[in-house]
Amino acid sequence: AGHRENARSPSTETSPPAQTFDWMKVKRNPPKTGKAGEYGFVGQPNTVRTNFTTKQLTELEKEFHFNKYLTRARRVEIAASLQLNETQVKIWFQNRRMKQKKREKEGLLPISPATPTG
Amino acid sequence: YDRYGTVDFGSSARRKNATRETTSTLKTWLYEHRKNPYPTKGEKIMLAIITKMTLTQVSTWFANARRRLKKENKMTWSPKNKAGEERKEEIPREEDEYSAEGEGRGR
DNA sequence: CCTCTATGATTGATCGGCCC
DNA sequence: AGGGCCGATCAATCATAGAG
Repeated sequence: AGHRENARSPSTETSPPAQTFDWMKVKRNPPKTGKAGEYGFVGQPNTVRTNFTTKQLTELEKEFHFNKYLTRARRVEIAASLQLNETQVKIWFQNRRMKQKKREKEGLLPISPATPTG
Repeated sequence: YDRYGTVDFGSSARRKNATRETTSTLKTWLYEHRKNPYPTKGEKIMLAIITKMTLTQVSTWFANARRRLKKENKMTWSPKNKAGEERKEEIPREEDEYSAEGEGRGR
């Protein structure tokens, strides 16, 4: 389960300082969470990770305890109330669920019972 | 620690660097799969057992390794071993075709 | 003991796949 | 056709273990 990148290019490099593989060239699109009217043009990617404030995180967590999943309406409310994008709220919940799942799993088998390896 | 909110986790959550044995195993795997250093879940589990790390730790290790390697754009760990350190880690030569094209970010 | 670097962990956000 | 979710990963950063 992963990415399957494959780029074929008959280019003629002269002196490669180091081997460069396709996976090293994978670049992601910059975040489009541009806060219009903050520091950048509307539509211009922010290129920077949003830093959620403590208040925003607190509210989001509170909401998360209430529901693990958001409805469209709720999402709109929260986004407006916290001055966030609907997408940001959605993604936050997405990540939150994954985080919880990970925590549960980690808290179940951090202790290696034994190594049945010969 | 809860994100950058002042560390006050007087508990057993402190990060512990991996041992040489551990890093050796992971580095070997990474180098041997340098063409596609993305272990499957099963492989991660295997590595986790071998290195006695958790699955998450293995994933994190690979993510960090790939990222830091990519940043340097190199696939060789200089023998940072201290003077008089074991110098095994024989790099398996395999001068196949390494892709090194110009670019192409049509976007 | 303190300074600086290597490295593990965290997290907002992206990518591809799947479902409805 | 489109939107949301999952799982994996990226990318930037934090915080600390360790080297000197």
